[in-house]
Amino acid sequence: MSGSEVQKPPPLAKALYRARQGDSPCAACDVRHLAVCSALEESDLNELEAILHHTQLSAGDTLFDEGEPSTNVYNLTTGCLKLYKLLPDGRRQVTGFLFAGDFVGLANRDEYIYSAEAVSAITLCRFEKRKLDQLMHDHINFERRLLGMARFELAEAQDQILMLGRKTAMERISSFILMLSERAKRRGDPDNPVGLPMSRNDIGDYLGLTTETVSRTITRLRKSGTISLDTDHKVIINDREALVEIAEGY
Amino acid sequence: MSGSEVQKPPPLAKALYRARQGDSPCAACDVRHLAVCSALEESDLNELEAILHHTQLSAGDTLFDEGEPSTNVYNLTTGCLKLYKLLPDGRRQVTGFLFAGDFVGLANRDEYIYSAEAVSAITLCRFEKRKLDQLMHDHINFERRLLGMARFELAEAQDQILMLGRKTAMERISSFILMLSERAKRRGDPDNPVGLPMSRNDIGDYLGLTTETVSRTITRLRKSGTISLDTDHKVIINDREALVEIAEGY
DNA sequence: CGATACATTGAGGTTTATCAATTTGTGTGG
DNA sequence: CCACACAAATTGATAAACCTCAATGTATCG
Repeated sequence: MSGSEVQKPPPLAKALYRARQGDSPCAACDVRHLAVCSALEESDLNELEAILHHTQLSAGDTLFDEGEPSTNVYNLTTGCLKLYKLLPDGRRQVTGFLFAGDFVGLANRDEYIYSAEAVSAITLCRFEKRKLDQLMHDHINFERRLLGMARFELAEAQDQILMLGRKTAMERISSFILMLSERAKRRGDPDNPVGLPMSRNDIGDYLGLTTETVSRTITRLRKSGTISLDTDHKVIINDREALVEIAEGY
Repeated sequence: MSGSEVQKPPPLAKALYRARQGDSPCAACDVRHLAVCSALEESDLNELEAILHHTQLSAGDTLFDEGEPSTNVYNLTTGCLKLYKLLPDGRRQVTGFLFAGDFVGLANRDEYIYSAEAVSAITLCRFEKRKLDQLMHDHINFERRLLGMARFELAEAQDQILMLGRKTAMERISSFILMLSERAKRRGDPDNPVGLPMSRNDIGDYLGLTTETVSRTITRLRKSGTISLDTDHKVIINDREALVEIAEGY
């Protein structure tokens, strides 16, 4: 369907860019155009910075657990974070994977309604909800931006529901690879060798399948030539058209 | 878990209430406290009324189809509406059932991302999106209300995703009955003999099951005494505790 | 380089889907 | 109000997709 690869600026350019920006870390943020922060004018960024704390976690670390009071919201700036819910007997449903630029907390009420765990090493901006609410109050664009994000996520949720309710294992895996590819592109990462930072088990818990079914299905896609594996966590899409057809149920 | 039954005002009281309200239909609207309209002051209601059109549909009528330009949004005031998406081979996923007070269109982009069809006879308030956006611009509370609704729906979508990804047929049916009961209560309808206006087929397409599995599962719940059927479309919950335990996966 | 977690592959079982028949419910016209 | 026709729901028998349990292979990280 596409094929053009938008590359992230290489480290050197990035450093120069940052250096040029003066003393506001937010102004130099790589993902500002993707994040909630894009709703604010350059001149209002200091207000945001005043209430923001940078945080980092290693792969496997827990950010918060379902049921905890949701005092903070976050904006992911690097890495991959997974959100999940558990049933009492241990069955797990991963409800989403988040990447750079994604906002964590829109769906949460007074308590977190899911747990969040780092898939890879991650960095995030943490905001106290209380303070952010206050700031939001004075910046209508910020609220508009959040409404826009919520509506977007709602539309994505519909697709996930269709997938879980009616798609076969083959269709789910194909949809998943394409989704990751499209999201990578959207945030300026390469969209063809597409990274799958999460484990097969995590993929299964996201797609409502077992690890084994995920593995077998990827093998089938590989043997058919539609995709190749560079490593277990890097997929080469050989025939995007075919993948789209499978994903959409033709 | 609960049991108290909040009854709708009977028709006579309703008529008197309406008569008392003067010349603003919105001010007398039964579901105003549930709908988006609750975001507006009494004094601003005329603005809303100026851009609103009342509509009604019979059971089975289509409100809009996936892919159409989404020029309107709606607020459902009576009856039940279903939203669904189709795969090319005809597999269908019902992504939601809407009742009085529910808003249609939050998730939609420039084109409707799902089709909408009346389950029962329905009445709705139609708004031209363009005009509503304009009005919204002047009424920050309206936007806040929409953001609140979107966040609420996002949280509900998480539960639906958990259900479709990880719950058994038995757990899905139990969750579904409880959800309908809770929503009925929330809008002031009886929460115990709980109405199921939709067909078994629709339920199946919502829960990612077939008609037959829905039917068999309801039969099992009936034979175990947990529920009874008044008619096919009215369920009596005999043991709510048990139903909750099943629904939550114990 | 070895230990450990992760991924793949295989054999067999379970749940739910599919196909088919029957019963029940609903709405319409006589 | 009843009889009929049609749609919806139920029930049964069989099949398929995916899960479970188990073994083997392969990255990854001290």
